[in-house]
Amino acid sequence: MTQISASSENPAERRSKTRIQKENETRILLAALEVFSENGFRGATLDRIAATAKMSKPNLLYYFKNKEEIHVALLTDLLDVWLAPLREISPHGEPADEIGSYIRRKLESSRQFPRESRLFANEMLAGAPHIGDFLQSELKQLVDEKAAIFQGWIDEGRLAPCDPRHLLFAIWSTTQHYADFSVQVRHVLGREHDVPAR
Amino acid sequence: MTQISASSENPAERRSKTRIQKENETRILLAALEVFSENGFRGATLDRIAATAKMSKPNLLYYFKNKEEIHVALLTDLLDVWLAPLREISPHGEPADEIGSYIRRKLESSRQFPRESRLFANEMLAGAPHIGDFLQSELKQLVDEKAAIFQGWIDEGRLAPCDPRHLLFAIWSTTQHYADFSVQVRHVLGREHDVPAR
DNA sequence: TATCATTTTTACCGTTTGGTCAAATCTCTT
DNA sequence: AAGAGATTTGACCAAACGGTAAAAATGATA
Repeated sequence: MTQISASSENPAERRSKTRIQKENETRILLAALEVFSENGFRGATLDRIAATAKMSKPNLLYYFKNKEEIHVALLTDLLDVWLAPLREISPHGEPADEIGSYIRRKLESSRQFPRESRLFANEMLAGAPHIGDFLQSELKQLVDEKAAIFQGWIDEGRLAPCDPRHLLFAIWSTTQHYADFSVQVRHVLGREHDVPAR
Repeated sequence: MTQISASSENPAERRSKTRIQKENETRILLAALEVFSENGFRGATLDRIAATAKMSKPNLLYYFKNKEEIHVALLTDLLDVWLAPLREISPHGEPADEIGSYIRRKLESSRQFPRESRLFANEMLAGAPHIGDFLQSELKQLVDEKAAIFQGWIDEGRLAPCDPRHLLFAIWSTTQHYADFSVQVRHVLGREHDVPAR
């Protein structure tokens, strides 16, 4: 009797992934990131994702059971990356250092993952239909925690009084702006003010 | 001989608009703003716009010849509103006053027109296919002009040294954030930190 | 190299989408 | 109240869409 390698379901649910499976899943997710980040969930089509991944549509649907599953997979991957810089803020450092390096981490993250940033922005604009729960629970909790750190610093007179939450909003918006509105940034700056690639 | 009232073309091209025409066009644009701002151009459908406007689809297409024409009409209306606050910055005022009241105007504009802000954001995320030219010409020119004012103040020692263009980016992003990411803001703040409506 | 599981393709299907057309209805003016 | 023009509707169309089924091709393994 041969060993049953899976529950005969979706390949994603098989015990261990084959080489081809791993390759194709990353190819699909990369293509999907490209398409979803530009047009949002509703504006993206499986045909375009498949074409971008250089794969037939049925083949694509062999790896992900539908459009939503691809989108959720992308968002799930994204959220960890997205919050990593914030998680690192420590109550034990110097306020200026902690906040300064947080801003630098966040900016670097936007520079490195502009499509992920746009994917997130698209989800926000659409009203966060897929990650509303995450925002209300996990993100809120993390923000509450870090806001308390900021407030502690303010109470100790080590940080200028401000609303910690709105400070975070300001950091998020300015850093993400360069990814989300990169077209505008490029057009407005023009050739003269090009930022050299690093 | 009866007077020819138009070139028998699109009703929009008739010499003067009827009462019904004016009413329906605004109804359509309002509905389209709702739908486009949430889902972007590709994600929006004429059926949803028509339904939101409580109008049949063929009726809607009697007033606008296709989906793109509605979108362009919205963007055109938007751009004037969008730039108005920036245009008002004067080289003759005090730097702190000028910049301070500019920020206040921009913030008020985002508060008053959140859907317009999201419409614009969606167009940016999609790569500005419909207003790329505008960004490169009109907006760039306006920014160049105002950046020169800021630079003048810096040279006179009346404004802390900074890159004027990136200062504008920071103002744009922080003010628009509250409209574009309002879901996130609401969820993160939660009931406890609700901003009272004014 | 034969076998079996995995992967890919071909041919579809029902629905949604952007858009057209001609007929029917309504509105305004005379 | 009639006529002309403006508006609305219903019936329709081709293409795009998300997704399925089954056969064909490929890959791994013994």
